[in-house]
Amino acid sequence: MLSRISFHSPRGPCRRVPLFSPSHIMSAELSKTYEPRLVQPRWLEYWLQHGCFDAQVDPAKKPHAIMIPLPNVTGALHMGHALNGTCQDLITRWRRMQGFSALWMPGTDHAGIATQAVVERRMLEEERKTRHDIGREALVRRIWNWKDEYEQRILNQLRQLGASCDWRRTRFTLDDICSRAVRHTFFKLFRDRLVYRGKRLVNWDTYLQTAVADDEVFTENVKGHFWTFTYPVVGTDERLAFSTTRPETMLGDTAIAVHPDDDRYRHLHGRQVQLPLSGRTIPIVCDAQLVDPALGTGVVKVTPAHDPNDYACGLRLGLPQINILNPDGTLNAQGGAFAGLDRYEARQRVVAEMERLGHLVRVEDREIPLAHSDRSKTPIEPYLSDQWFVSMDSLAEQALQVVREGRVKFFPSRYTKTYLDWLGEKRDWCISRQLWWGHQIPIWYCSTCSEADLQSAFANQPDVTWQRDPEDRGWLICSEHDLGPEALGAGHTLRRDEDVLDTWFSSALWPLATLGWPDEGSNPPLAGQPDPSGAGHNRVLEYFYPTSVLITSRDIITLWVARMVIMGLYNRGEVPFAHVHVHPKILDGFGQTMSKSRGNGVDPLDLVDKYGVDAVRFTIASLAGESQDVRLPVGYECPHCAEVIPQTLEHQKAIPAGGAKPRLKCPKCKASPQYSSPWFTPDAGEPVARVVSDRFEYGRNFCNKLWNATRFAFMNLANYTPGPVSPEELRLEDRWILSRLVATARTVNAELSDYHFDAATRALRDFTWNEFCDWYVELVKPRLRDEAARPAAQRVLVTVLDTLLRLLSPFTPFLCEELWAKLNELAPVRGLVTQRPESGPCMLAAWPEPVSGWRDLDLEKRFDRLQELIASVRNVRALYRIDDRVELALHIRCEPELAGELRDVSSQFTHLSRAVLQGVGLDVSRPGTSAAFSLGDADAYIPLAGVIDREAELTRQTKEAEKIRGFIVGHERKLSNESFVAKAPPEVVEQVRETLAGLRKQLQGVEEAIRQLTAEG
RNA sequence: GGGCGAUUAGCUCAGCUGGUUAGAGCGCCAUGCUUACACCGUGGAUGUCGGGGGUUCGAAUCCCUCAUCGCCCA
Repeated sequence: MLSRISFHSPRGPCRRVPLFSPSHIMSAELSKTYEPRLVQPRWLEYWLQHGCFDAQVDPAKKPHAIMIPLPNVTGALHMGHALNGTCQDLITRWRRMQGFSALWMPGTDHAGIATQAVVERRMLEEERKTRHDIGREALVRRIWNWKDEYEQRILNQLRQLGASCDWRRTRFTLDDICSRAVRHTFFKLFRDRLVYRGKRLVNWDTYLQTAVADDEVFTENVKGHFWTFTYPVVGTDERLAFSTTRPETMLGDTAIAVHPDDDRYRHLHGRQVQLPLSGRTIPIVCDAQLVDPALGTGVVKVTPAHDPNDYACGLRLGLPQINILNPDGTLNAQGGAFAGLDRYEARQRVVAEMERLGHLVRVEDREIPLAHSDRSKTPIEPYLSDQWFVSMDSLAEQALQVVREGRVKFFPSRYTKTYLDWLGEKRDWCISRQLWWGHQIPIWYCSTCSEADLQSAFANQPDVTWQRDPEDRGWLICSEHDLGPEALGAGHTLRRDEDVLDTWFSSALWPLATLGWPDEGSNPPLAGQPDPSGAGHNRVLEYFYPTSVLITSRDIITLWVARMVIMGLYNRGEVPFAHVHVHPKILDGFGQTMSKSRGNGVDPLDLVDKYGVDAVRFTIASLAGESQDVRLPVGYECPHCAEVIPQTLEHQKAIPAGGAKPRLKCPKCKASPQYSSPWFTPDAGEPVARVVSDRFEYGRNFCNKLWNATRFAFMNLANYTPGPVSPEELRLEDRWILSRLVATARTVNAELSDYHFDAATRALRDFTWNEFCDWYVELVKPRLRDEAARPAAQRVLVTVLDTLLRLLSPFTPFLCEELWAKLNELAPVRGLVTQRPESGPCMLAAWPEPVSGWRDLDLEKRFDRLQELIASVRNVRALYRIDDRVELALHIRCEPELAGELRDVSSQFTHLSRAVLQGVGLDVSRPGTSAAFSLGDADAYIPLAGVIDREAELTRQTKEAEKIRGFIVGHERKLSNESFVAKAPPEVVEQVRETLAGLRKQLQGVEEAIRQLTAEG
């Protein structure tokens, strides 16, 4: 197995080294437990100062790029972001060590409506002011201040988490670079007639007075009423009864609909009804889609301007649209007598009037699903208004195609369907928002000029273009640079569209804009300074685009991922990324999505403070598999007595609302501290109950374990010398740990390639804890005390540590860096195959390439048996409560070949289970009054005269025999099943036979022990 | 209404293309401060794999169905 490796030392055999230990020095250097807070700031500063995160265009390397799913500046990051960031950092650090030029691009999103809403809400709460009180300029200034604060906070959170972003390239969606991309894209779309302006029914937020997208709306059941009214049919005595939950919309009715096949109303087809409130007459129309004859009266009032279904019906039948609302939710002139009233006030008055006129049939209480704006939490009104749209037909088609062809791949693959289904609808994208914070739409209106005026003014400006308003209200002028009101001369006034673009419009350009697109002639700036190294090209864009993978959460596959693909293809003819990895979502202890708006977000820095970054990262990685959700119950740690108070929904919701900051009640020490919350900052000087969660002890314990194993190794590196190890010097445990190391490295690579962070983490933990610490370190201890055996043991130990630290570096970078630095001091030159000096930081060390010759499955199998034997001895010891200091004797009956092997490792029995191998071979017989166990190919006995409880041993053995018999019966049943033997693969059948044989032998051993125990009695 | 996912030990979760006795961490029980680690060691207990049907020699795993929960889209 080891033949492929050269073990010849260029300098001859290593000389023996005198025995002295610098362990006192080392133990003074490495504390007994890992103390992250002493380590973290130092390495973060080191990495930043040395530009370890910076990514350069390097033709000698392959590029690897990840664009951060830009966090929005509405609030600080929570654990969901931490998970997202950890995954990206893991991949980035892994690829970087593999030799890629790895770019992780950081930045934040202005999140138009969300940020404006947060600032407005805060202003209202604290100052009782609305945006209209302070005006556009003042509001925008306030929002910028908010942005500055939270952008810093967010970027700092990421930095503290060890995110290895190229911070010089940090972008913000409203900065100049991103704005340029937005302008250019809008201009192109306009020129290509892929954006258009039109009247559409939108979700209107009357509080914020803006349209909101479908995905910014949530539905909630509220208590409401279900009224039934009648309209008189013109020219008859009949009245048509219908029901509604929104009576005020009757003012905007333009038809009343029945099902074409409904015999009850067939005679009324073509007739009219008169609206009692306004006197208008409207037609009775037939619509099979809108009307379900089985529901209610089978009659539906149609209000195209205020209901999506009615709107669709109106379009089908060519009905007029009557808008009855003002933007603030009051009724406009169409409301007649009700004009100026708020819609809810109007509703009451309309009902009263209808009742007075004798048209109210009945009213029922009912739970009504009502759409609410996610931004203002107020009910949405469907509202007809002028909006800008992106025409999705051809754009979506291309974006569908690249996914169907596999040019963009989803991990896990099931999310492909989400993407394809949504995009397949090709619904036009409403991109205008009636907000003050965002990219103002680069459109100017002029209703007085002629095309000749436009031509003469803009003929030499290729970045200005114009079209006729489809509703013929003048000219629409699009420009990449700002136009003044008098750009057309004094005779005409240009008026700029006041609306801003949907946030996702700029987000869609993120992969391009961050790399400097549309500037193809120079590299994007670095840290605000021009980067002339492109020499006439944008080499950064050319090198890193398309990017490698997008790592994100499932809820924005449609909103963001699809739109990035569309824009990437449209602007550059190339997909923005090859892979999309969708990671799980972090839910709180109640199963709710962690979100900035819900207030259940846990600040990762709280947890970092308690457990350390590496522990948080490691734990998070262990949670990131292919599943959908991860539940994270948390508590608050009382700052006075450290009692953990589980988080309740009340804690999440509590806001100061201008009053006192909320407090906890500690059940143990009765203190009432303020606590960590996304809604408020605890008062200065107050002891704060930070968020804790025992799940992170998983990572903390792991870090401590690695720390201590390494610490142990360091304490035993006295007089370490580098050099090759001859095959003869490699012991069983060396070969075993090297074999396992190779297996682990392979697993980590494979799992990371599939974005299975949990599996990669598990492999590393299992190796580190259950193999390296529990077995290898224990087995190697005696050799480290033995002068002759020490050098080889040290070299293997150092090699394993070296590789392990590299493998773990992407997961627990701070810890590994610290240990790596110490390792570089103590064993600067290392390696079993070739000896190389190491000096740089661990995070830039080469990713381990496993030596495949080290893998030895047969040896691993033999080692398994050794472990099993030792475990069995320990079991006996525990069962009889035999003190660890008491030495046991071990007799093993087995074939000579195995006997030889066992003799070779006999010292390990002594060491690991304090059992001395006294006899081994075919001629071993069971000593009297002994405990016994069987491993199939070996029966082992431990004489326990004076200790053994015959009855207890008999009970144990009888139980054991029963268990084995159960398995035997199961296997026999299988083998006696003819179809199994005939149909199952031969190797499976053979496997069952072998196992059965083993079980039978084992049973024999146990039965023999029982017989003897019985005889002894 | 359509789609996706979940339901495995007290808790939080692994279990790939079906194949011996279903695992981990925490928690629990017992025990041990043996100079790497009590953020630890050693040993132990704990599951009709949501219910029901089917396919198969064989199902936690595949199919159908029901229930409960979550999310997305209408």
